Amino acid sequence: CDPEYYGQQQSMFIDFIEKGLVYRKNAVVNWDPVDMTVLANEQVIDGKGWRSGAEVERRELTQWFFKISDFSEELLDALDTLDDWPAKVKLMQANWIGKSRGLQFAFGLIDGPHGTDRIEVYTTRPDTLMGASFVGISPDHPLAKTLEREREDVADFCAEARKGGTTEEALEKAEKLGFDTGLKVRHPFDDSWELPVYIANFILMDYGTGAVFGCPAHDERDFEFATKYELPIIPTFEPVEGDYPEGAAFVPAKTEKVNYIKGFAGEQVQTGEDAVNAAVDFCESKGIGQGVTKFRLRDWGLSRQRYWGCPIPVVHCDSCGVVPEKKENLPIQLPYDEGDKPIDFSIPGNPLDRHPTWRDCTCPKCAAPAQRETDTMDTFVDSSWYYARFTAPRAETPTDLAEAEYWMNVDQYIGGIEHAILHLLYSRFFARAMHICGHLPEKSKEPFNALFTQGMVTHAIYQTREYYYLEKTGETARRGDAEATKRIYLSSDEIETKDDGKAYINKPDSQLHGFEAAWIAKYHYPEDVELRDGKGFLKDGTEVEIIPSAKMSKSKNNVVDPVQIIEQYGADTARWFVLSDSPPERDVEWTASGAEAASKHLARVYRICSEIAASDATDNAKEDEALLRAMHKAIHEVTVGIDSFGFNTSIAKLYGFTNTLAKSKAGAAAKKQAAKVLAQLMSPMTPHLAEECWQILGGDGLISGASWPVADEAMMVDETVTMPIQINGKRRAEISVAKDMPKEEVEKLVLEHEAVLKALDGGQPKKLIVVPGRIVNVVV
RNA sequence: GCGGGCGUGGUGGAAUGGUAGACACAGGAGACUUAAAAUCUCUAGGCCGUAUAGGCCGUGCCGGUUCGAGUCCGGCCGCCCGUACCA
Repeated sequence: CDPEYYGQQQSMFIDFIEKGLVYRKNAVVNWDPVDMTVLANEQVIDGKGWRSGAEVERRELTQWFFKISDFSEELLDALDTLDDWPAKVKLMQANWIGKSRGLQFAFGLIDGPHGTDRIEVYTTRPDTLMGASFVGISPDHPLAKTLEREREDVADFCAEARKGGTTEEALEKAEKLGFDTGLKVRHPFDDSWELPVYIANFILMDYGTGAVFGCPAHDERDFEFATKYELPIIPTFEPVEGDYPEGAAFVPAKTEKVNYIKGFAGEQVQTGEDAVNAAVDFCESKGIGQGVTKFRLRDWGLSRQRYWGCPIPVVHCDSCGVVPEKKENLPIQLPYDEGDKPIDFSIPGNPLDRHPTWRDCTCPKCAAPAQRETDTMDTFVDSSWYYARFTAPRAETPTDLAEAEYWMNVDQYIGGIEHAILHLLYSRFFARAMHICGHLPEKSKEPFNALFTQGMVTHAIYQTREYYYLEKTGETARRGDAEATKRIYLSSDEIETKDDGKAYINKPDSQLHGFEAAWIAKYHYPEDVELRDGKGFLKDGTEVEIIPSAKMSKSKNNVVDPVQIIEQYGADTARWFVLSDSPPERDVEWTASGAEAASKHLARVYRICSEIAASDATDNAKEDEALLRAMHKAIHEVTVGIDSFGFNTSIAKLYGFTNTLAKSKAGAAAKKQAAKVLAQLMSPMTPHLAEECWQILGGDGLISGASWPVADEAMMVDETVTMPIQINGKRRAEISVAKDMPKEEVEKLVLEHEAVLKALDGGQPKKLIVVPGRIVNVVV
């Protein structure tokens, strides 16, 4: 909430308005009637969305949106330039942007209300048009809304369909509900072919045209729907080989060739891809529709009805409408507690909305009394450009172009995989938008040159439950009642947990009897929980539920800090231990066991270095060479590990090299050289210990200033190699040979080997595979 | 539901299609010590076996490709992340 940062963000927001990068529109949101807030992450129970014990509702609000969809194509294409990004992240983003080619066309509507004579649909499978069996429209489709106003049965259905969440997950998992409007459309290929029009809860108004045609034979969801409502299932193609699947939709990959039994364009046998293209061409030539490219990516809704966020710097004026604030009036700051008027978060709703004075202002255009926008920005906005602000944190403008030109781009960005889509896509959009407004150079349109996705650190969650129900507002009160806004907390003795795992209110004389009780979790800090026999207890003896492994989250109170290790063993041990434990891209369950052993190892390194520093052992040519060979191998392996974020394997190699050094009988000079290299290789992980060792070993200056050791290729090549001998793919013996021994000689040696002779039993091998320097496989 | 990922000993994990379990943790045995701490040495996937002889099994499950599969392909199961308002 730094006013300076928010001021610059607000200034950019005004730039964005000017460039058409942000706009206002109505949007359907999830409304939590208890907290009176918009929330998407509701719990899904019985296919409906629930939050705070109340069923969420859909509401339409006017909200601000960033025009990220204008950049769909560019954001998709530019993924190919991100060579140092993980392939999985690029794939996830590409799927999220969701480019599709399809056909947009209209079905003629028979006797539509108020002269509506067509329903525009979009399909990615126009090749299955001959398998159409119904037309489905979204409950938010204009036609549905028209019918809703006039017909009670439609209104009831739409109200039911709009219950539950608006999240993708909730919509997809919800039971597929349909309502036959009684209206009919004509098939574009055949005027006498009529199809029913359904309103269906799984069709999104936001994607395509909000209307689809259903082809149950080749779509799982349509199949389910058609089966439920007894609609025809008409196959349009079948497998080239094998049988048509029974009791299911036939949905082969688009790249697979199938036999079209109701084809109308292209070959009889062709891939789905070719058929789609042929169908689009055919329909265009007949004037039935147009081939169009669509994207799944939706505009980014940034409005939040919360206090903690960057205020959206616009003013609502009765005569001028929505007017951006003047830049000289920025930053628009949040109101703070004033004596007896604290900001009250205990009341549901947005504190800015009910603040007595904060909204009052004058119109920047006509100076008449006006009101501030009370929505604040999504905090994703804050995190979408901080890296750019870091290049000039005190600049009077959002960035200083010369500084940005010098410092950008981010060479190596590190973040959790959970940010693979939203944060990283928003940032990529934001950098482009900033470039358009002159705040970033051209080269920074892709702000992160390389990306590494860390795993998450997980830790058990300790929770107890608090139960509550909603206050009754009448005899028929039920959960989710719009007027029920106050919680009644119930103690655990009023609650009965039944076999179904749910809790019920146990009040025999109450009208609440038998109602399912909702509970909310109360989370406890790990330091407040004592573990005994795998169970957790609070100080007062209350047992807590343990959720074994979950992403660390401030709101779940399961964030732990390595501070205890640092206090007990020091920062070097903490770093060494954490890095050695597991590869950074993998999730890890946080545990401190093993920190003590790490500390002992570091003490051992110090001891070894001290002994070597004090040693005057004479040279021993053979031992010296062996040690130096091990040293060069260690340099190579540790360096490769560090360069590829494989710190755990680098540390494993360092353990091995330390053991070699400790056991070596080499002379003092060679050992000192090896020990100094050991210190250098350890210095990224244990900088303090490394400096100390470097100093006692007589290193020049600081180790951090010394140049990184370089492995000598010649010293890494062994004269002899051990090759395993496999017989039929199973290891049976091994031979030691000179590294450059010709294949023929190896074969000869292998065939003379005792184990091979035994396996051959006087016969000849069927096959003999020699991979030089690696392995031999004898097939008998 | 959809998109992406992961699954290897008691544990964390290692392994360009080429000796599965490197390196550690926890464990077991031993040395030093009056004792303890510290340190050092040895041991260890499972099963059969007196064996540091030999053999069989083994990387979630089923199948395939290959001389050879933890790794590649197909189908399942389980877990994790995301699913647009947690950020």
